[in-house]
Amino acid sequence: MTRSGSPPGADHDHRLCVEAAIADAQAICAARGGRLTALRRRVLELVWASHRPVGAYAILDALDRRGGAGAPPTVYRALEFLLAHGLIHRIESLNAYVGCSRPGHRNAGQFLICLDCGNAAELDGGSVAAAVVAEATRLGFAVERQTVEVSGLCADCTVDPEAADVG
Amino acid sequence: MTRSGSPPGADHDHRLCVEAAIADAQAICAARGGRLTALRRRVLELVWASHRPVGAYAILDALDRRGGAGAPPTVYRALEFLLAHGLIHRIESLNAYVGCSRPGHRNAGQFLICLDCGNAAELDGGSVAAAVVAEATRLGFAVERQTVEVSGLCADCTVDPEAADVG
DNA sequence: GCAATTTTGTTATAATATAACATAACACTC
DNA sequence: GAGTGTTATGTTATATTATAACAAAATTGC
Repeated sequence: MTRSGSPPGADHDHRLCVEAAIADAQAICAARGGRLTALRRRVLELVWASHRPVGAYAILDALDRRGGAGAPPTVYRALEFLLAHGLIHRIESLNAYVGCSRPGHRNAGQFLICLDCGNAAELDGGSVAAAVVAEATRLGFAVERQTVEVSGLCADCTVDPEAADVG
Repeated sequence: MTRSGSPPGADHDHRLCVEAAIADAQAICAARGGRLTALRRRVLELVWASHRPVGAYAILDALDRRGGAGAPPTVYRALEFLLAHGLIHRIESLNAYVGCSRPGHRNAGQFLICLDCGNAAELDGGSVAAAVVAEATRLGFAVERQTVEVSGLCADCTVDPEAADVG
């Protein structure tokens, strides 16, 4: 995921993604009085280890290997904090978590999830959200939250299904 | 849920919903060579017991009370069959299942889920799906499947939050 | 009726998530 | 900088959702 919100792409320097995510997180926490503790930061880094949504127990295992803490609540609480501050998203259809590519931009949480490489790209265009609100409003429904998860094949994997296992 | 695909409404005769769902299921299974066994039919009826998405284990409990079968795979297999034939949908954000209001119409599975009464109304308008495809295509993404789950307050619950516990 | 296929039963277990309470770290005041 | 309230983390146990693997039974088609 480049910072622009476009799909990850097979060739980007992923360290920049992680660095930017951490910097954003620090800024947002500082602004809002949240505490980005060492644990929360490590969990955020692990979520950002790739553009593929990652399960809570995979994070837990990774923490363990890095000498981290030991039990599910540790991870779930950190995830809860990161979700609450808009630093990550939960992918409902996968029971997994992915870094928010534009924290602080109040995006609706719409994702294109590639069935081949597993990467999840976050949409930031408003047209889908607008269509949802329009349709809902027509039926007298007041939208609170949208979950839009689209699976299919990303551009990289359509062109060349092998070029995709990007960090 | 009236058969038109509009939201349930607080006052409809829900028996008609169930009867229609069973009739549709019989027709679809007959046409496609699927076997709507007694078990599958009972599970379908239990999913249709209301317009609220229902969990697999709630169905299992209800089956037990009605002298039905005993273990999770029983229910999950029936749900799998019903999903495969488009007779029910899975609501990812709730890990629950709801009857398909228009089986056979290849709708994309878009839902308005009321946070107050819990009812899930299925959208059949194409505007949201079209917006999703347009946005995805712009990014070179080939859409396979959409999950659109919108939570908020339905018309009934916006007007009168008490009038809503409909079957 | 018999063989092939499909469905259901049964047991065990995997994967995801939270409750409840104890301890530790931090932050604020005096 | 000791005391105190608050927030965060550790720990144990358990709830919830889902599937694997194999056995038995029912159904279908001949």
